[in-house]
Amino acid sequence: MTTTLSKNFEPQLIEEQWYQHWLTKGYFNSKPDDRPPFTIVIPPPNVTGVLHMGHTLNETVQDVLIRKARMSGFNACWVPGSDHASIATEAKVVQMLEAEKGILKQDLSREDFLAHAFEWKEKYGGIIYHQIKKLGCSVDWNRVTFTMDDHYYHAVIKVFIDLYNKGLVYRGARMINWDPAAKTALSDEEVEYKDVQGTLYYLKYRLADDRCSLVGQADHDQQSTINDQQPTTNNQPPTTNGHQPPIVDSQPSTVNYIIIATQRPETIMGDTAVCVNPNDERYQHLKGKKVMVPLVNREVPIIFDDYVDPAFGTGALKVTPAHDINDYNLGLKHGLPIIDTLNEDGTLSEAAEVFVGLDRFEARKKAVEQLRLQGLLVKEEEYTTRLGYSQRTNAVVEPRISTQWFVIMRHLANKALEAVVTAQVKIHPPERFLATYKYWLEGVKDWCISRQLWWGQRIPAWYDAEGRFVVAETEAEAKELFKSQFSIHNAQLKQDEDVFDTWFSSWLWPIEVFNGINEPDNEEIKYYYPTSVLVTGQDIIFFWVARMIMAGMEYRNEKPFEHVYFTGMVRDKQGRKMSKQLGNSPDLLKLIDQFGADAVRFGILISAPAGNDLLFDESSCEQGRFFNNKIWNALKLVKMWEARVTGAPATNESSNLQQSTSGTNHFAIEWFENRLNEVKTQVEQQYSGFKLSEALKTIYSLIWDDFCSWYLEWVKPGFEQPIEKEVYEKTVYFFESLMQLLHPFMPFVTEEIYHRLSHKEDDLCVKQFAPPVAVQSEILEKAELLKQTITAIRDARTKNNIKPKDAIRLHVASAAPGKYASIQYLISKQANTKQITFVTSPVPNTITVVIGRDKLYIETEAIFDTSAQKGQLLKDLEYFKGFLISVEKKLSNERFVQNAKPEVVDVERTKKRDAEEKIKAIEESLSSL
RNA sequence: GGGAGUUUAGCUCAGUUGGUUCAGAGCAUCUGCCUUACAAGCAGAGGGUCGGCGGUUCGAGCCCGUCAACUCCCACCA
Repeated sequence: MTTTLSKNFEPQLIEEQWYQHWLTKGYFNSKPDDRPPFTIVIPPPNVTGVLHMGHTLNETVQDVLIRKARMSGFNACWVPGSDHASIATEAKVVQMLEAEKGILKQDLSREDFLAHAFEWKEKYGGIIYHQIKKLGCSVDWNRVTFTMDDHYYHAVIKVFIDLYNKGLVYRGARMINWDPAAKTALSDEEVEYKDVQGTLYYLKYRLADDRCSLVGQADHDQQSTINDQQPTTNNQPPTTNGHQPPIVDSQPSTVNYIIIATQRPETIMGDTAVCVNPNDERYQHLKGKKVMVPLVNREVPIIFDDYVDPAFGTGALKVTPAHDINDYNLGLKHGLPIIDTLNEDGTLSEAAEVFVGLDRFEARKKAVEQLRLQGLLVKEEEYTTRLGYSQRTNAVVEPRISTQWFVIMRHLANKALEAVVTAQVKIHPPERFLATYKYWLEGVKDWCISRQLWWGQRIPAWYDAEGRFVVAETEAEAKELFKSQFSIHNAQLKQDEDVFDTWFSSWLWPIEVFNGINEPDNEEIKYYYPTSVLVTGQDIIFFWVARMIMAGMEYRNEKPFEHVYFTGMVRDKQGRKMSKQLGNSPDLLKLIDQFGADAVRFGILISAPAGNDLLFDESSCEQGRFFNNKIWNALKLVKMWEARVTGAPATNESSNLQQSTSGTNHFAIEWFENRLNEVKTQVEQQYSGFKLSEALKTIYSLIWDDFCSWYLEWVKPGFEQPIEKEVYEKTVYFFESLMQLLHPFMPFVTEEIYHRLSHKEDDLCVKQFAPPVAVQSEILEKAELLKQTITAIRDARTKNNIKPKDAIRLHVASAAPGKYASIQYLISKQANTKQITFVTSPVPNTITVVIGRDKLYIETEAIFDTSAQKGQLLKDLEYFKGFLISVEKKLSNERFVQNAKPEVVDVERTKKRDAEEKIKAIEESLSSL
């Protein structure tokens, strides 16, 4: 290959080409075979989404792991796919239909809507896959799975029916989280709580006249109660007309009212009681009394319950069982009626009697206004509260009583808990997440899985006109069940309109991508399951990770993955969450265009400490690009030598360097070989601890500092001088090894350089790592010394402005061979001298520690001119007594551990001649290097 | 209210059982250099009481106590 190399590395020219090459060769495709599997299932991104930096980090981490495994002899299988993301996608499609085609969802039939949704999915679903390719991810494209694929759809239905038959699923009216924007129920996990500034309104509720209470009683009979367990939308007949005359408190001095505090005056129409603490002295006289609900002038009882905190507000609480979980519970306890005053979309319902049709927040304003007019608003107070927001639509969530499907979690949670506690599933990093994981599972509540949407797996429940239902996959089966269960023949059945929560399909992901639900004994699931590692963000630990473990334990009786590796959240430079609104989330494709995929991978990984949030800045991608270029330039250097190689070819591959190789080069090669092996071992450890960013740093430094700055400089021949063949071949070999080490992180540039270094039949992508070689540490130490010497010479030259041709004599204080070298280093450092001393300085300041049978001797070669110097040295030695004890501990010499304190026996004055002899010896040993 | 985490150079972070390598790395800054692979580079420099205080120890960035600041998760106080 004699083409001239471009000045700088140009990733755009090669990335596409290599990715195609790898695909053509089928390197990423996996089938069960004799090798051990290494499996990763991608956390499926939303089908119509785009990859943000969080995905980029996750996919890069996964690709590094999978490529490493592929190069280490595993049958690496990375399954790609996407999630139908029920609520998010449906919201997008609804929005698109309205904006682009002027179609409203309610004007469409279910089938037509789904047709539009699939069309949308076809149109935008490919973007993500394109991005994954651009990033260089080595996924098996034959295995793309979508959570609404036929087999997947079927699996979800099958699991639901199975859970139902096991009694782990039920249908019932409960208080759930309602998203008024999407008009669907949500699970607890889909609600995000935020602190917001609200207002606490203090309102007067007038006491009802005793004589009126009978009237109130009559009203109650018309209202449903909680015990009916029915959805209660719009079934309250209006009791009184909505127009109220203003009530003037004519006797402020006498207590004919009770003041309650509320943040939600618009819900008072749903009040069915006022509650106070039974021990609250202030309200003892109210036992058995009733109050009038303002605005609607309805009579409700005063109830007494410990739940109320007398210290909060006025110690009196209005009870609105339909719109607050606490009130709901109170209502249950006291048998209160429920008046649901809200519609699905968050407007006020007929049951509210007033403000009907107004949005809840508008109604609040109106209510406050009215109450103020009527003199019932006592005061307003700023108040910080937590409001629940829908994760997907960001609408304020309404607690609402509604009939939904639920999964009973306790049984599943126990198994999932055990899987992690017994470390069948290993979490990285563990400390942080183990506690939250356990806590959540221990307190987990039933999971609301039905959604009032169309995009998703439709719930296979079938109802007859009487409201009886069965659970079955097909209508025919359902009819059979009606026959057997209710003895009804040819029932007219209607299928449930709702679909499942997205996570009710995602939780099967590691199983169903291998078709393991439908065919539990197929070859693939048996081979690939459990998967090796799951890489995901810590934000979906409950949504997804915990539930996958549940499903895995329930349906395979086996954990779904060996390891879970949690990546942190990607934030911008200022530490803000990446978001569209802020516009601080970079476009992945633009980044890749700008820096190249390798550089982007480098950039995101280098700044990603395990499990911690990372602050992403484009400058780290730039650093990656510089790195690419550095490697490219090293390639240019080595290619320049190619034509100048001299000497006979090596007799065989494994032969060591021939005699002809000069001493320095020989040493450099020996050193780098050891350094390479050292780093390989180190990186291996970092991989197993999932410390990828550290591993990358290690390799980065090996390439830049050790290879480019030291090794290449050492073996570099003079300008246009020949290079020894052995040196050249070794250099190419090192370069290739480095590319192999780096390949999982930066696949494109490494593959390119691998092929440019010499003609290859194979590809780096699948080149297997050689088994590790033991490191000869003494060579590394020797090299350190040499490097220090060279640095010292360089320093001396710079500082003293000495030209290269001028001779300079140096003395390097000898590090005594073996284990005491470092002790010497420390002591000399503390004594405020440098290890490297010029001959011109009077004496070498080295101290030797000799460990005798049961004593420590400390020797020095220093010659003292004054007693002050000696005193200083003695002081230093004293300082190190304790230190020496621990050295002994490290050498596991128990004698000294027990006897604790060694003594400085003597500090001898050595002969100057001896010192000079030592210097000579050192200089000789150096020149022989 | 409960729990967890973080705090080391201007920024982002390493720092294994306390003791060699303990005050580090990479960016950023500054100063020299277009030296023959590389200015997307090279050679240097400055910069930190390791959040505060106290304790244990011969010795603390590391262990203990305490305080402070920040972050996250969980929880039904209107």
